[in-house]
Amino acid sequence: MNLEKHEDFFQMVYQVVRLIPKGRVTSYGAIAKYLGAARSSRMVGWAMNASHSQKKMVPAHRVVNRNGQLTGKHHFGTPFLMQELLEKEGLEVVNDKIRNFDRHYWEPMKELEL
DNA sequence: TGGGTGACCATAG
DNA sequence: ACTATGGCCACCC
Repeated sequence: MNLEKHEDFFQMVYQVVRLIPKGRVTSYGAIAKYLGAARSSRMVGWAMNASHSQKKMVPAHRVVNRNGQLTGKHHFGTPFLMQELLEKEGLEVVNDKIRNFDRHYWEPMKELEL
């Protein structure tokens, strides 16, 4: 295995996540697809797991699963921190799920126009 | 070497 | 709406 590659992959993920506008959200799979199908969405989740230790801030709360569900909430400091951050940006979260997910969905493939 | 797991996803029924 | 399954790939026993 190649640690340097892992680190590069992590940084690419963080770079994309930082481009997500305030009040918008995207999914693990969308990021994986944007970075190349070679890496699965599980790898994005793996990268996000380490995102908290980054010096540069990573808006991890703007990444949810494909259904708009806050599957990563337990990896934040407190159980409802992720939800609070999203609500602070004007999103509505009901039952760990973002309301009108498709209206706030931000797809890197499309928005970054590559 | 191999099984279990995971901040996932697409598809099928 | 739900479960089941297979694919994914790195990690940890």
